[in-house]
Amino acid sequence: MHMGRKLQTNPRKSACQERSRLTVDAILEATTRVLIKEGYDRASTNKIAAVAGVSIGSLYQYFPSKEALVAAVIDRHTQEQMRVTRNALVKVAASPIEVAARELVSAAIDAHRVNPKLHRVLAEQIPRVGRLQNIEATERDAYVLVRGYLDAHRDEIDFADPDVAAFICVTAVEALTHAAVLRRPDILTDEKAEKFVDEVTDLVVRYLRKS
Amino acid sequence: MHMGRKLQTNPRKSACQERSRLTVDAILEATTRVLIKEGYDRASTNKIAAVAGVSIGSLYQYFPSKEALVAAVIDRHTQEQMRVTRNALVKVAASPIEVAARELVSAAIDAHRVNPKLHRVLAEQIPRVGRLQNIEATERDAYVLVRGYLDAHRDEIDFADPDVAAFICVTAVEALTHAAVLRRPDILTDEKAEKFVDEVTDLVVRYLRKS
DNA sequence: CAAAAATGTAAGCGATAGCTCATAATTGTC
DNA sequence: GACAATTATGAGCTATCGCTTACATTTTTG
Repeated sequence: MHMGRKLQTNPRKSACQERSRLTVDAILEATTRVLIKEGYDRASTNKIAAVAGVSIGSLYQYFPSKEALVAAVIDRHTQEQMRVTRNALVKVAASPIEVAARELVSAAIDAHRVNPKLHRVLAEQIPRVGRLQNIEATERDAYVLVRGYLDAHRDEIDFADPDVAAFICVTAVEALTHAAVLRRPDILTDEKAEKFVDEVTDLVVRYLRKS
Repeated sequence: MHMGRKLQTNPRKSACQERSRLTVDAILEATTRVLIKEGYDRASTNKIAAVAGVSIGSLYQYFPSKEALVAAVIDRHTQEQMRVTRNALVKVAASPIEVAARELVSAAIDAHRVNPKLHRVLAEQIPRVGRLQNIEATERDAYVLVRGYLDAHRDEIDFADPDVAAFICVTAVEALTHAAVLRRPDILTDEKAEKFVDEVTDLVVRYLRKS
């Protein structure tokens, strides 16, 4: 029975016995592993079920489509990432920008270090169609939080459009940490990482600070 | 299961008669159009051939695989983009950073405005093809050029590691222009665009300049 | 324990994708 | 005009994919 070509990303049924919770966990675990190893295109639902040690039917009992399955993995990952960022922002809500920026840049790097291989696949390979736009949503969340901080610290800041300023800071820091973690690990070795944090912090602070 | 798929992205044969050059052009044209309209997954080689008004066999005479076909489109596009950037850099080679930065930020925006819809598809959906190589290579080219500029203007610059500085500038400007063009067109309206260029220029100049 | 509900299984369907190949049409050479 | 390259054609092969469905097993309920 097909209900049109509707994009259905909600779980088909929720696991209410312990047994099925284990099944769902195994499926998500396997999806993550297969995505990392094979990439999105080659990660077939049959293969994922096999890796999970579960029949293909069970997979489709909990996830109505491949997209829904991947969306669940994305959700898991982005929530973990957002947790890191949000914590950092709360922690520095009252700190001056010099301190806050440094802390947030560190947090951004940490956030990107939560399963970086998965992060790479999600960021680079997942088609941005349908419900799979959650990754951009995370960035938007971060953007709102940062804008709140900037509004609260207006007096320390060389006042431009706070909207544009928040956009610039979030986009720049996100891109820099992303690129550093995924493409320039040489910049983030133990002895160099701090230097990198210094530089990115400097970028943001000099841009924002009255001078 | 056999997964011995070879990554072959070189043209199968080169067009040496005028007739076949037209065919190749039509195929590339059609690929671009179909990619924009349908995205990578739904852009089937059969459909592309049909749109090009060419048989599927002809397509495979010049491109050994779908990946090779898309790679050719990527090449075309990135070359066009690099041309814009390189021109700008040559133009400001002798200018102080205030002037140079502004020009380069403008150039970056222009480069992203070369067929932005295609750029979006390539940036968002294509990384699974050819492993990002071509697009990352472009960024690496830009990075080398900028590093050359920074080396030549060492005396104007608050000296940090020039390698890291170039990485930060290129990554930040690329990400900001990319995000602005694709996700915040409201920031680039005729009356606001200049303000955005000012801001990004400021970001870079304040970061680099002795102060 | 028996009936009902929840969970699990896997063969296989329908669709479509990328791609091949035998063949035909066109062009270049003499 | 004859003959060989070159270029173009498209029916159809093979493979795989996402997903359904008919059925088996386990757990809960009463």
